[in-house]
Amino acid sequence: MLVKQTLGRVVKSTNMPDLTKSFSPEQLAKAITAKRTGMKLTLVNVSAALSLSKPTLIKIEKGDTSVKLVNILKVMEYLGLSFSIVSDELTPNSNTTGVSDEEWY
Amino acid sequence: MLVKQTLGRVVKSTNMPDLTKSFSPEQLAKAITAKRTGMKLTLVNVSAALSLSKPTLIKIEKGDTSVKLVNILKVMEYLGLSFSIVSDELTPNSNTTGVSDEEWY
DNA sequence: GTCTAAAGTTAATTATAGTTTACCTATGGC
DNA sequence: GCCATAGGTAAACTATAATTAACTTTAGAC
Repeated sequence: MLVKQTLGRVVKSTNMPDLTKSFSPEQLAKAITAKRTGMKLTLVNVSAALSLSKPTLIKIEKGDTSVKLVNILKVMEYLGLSFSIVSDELTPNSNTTGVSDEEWY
Repeated sequence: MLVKQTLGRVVKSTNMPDLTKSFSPEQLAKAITAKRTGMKLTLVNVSAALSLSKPTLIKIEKGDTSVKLVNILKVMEYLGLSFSIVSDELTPNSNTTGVSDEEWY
């Protein structure tokens, strides 16, 4: 997708995926790429900032799941992305007491 | 935490963490353990079902982030847990057109 | 107390993620 | 056309995650 910018220069859209859709590694990869490019950062920028190699960053942005969680989390935190955990089925228990009612899952 | 059950037997609570709190590896670990125990599954059950070794499962349930994403996702899917991706700052763009407005981040 | 089952640890080995360096495309500006 | 920059790939090497097997510990049932 092409988008017109301030000075008439044409660049690719950041193309952020729809984050309301259910999670997939591809969605995560797209969100990371979209955030990074939206912030005008290059792979080398991020690589240097996080001491992570470029090939690893590319694996992450390609949706390769054979990457250590810690490396994905580093990139996400740097870009201002985060996870939230969602438990299927009923009432995940907000757990103010520290105790679960059992069978909530 | 101790909880009284149907027949007066006392067991540990599943102790599901508060999923509305911001993500952390520890929260994920606790959610996985809570879900697994809530479903009355042992580590060996899960290990056998997913062809994943017990030491790896224990690392996951201890919040060790030096684990491959794919292995964490396997466990989560098996237990009925998932991620959603959260982008900080304004209006993550639901992107019905496939095009982002730029500067949404 | 014994017995059992599950959680957790340890050590040795294997598999593979990650790094480094170099190279190869695009693509845009000149 | 050339040049610079960013994305992407490949090969060799290093670091370390994952597996296997055996063992220890814990906790409940009896």
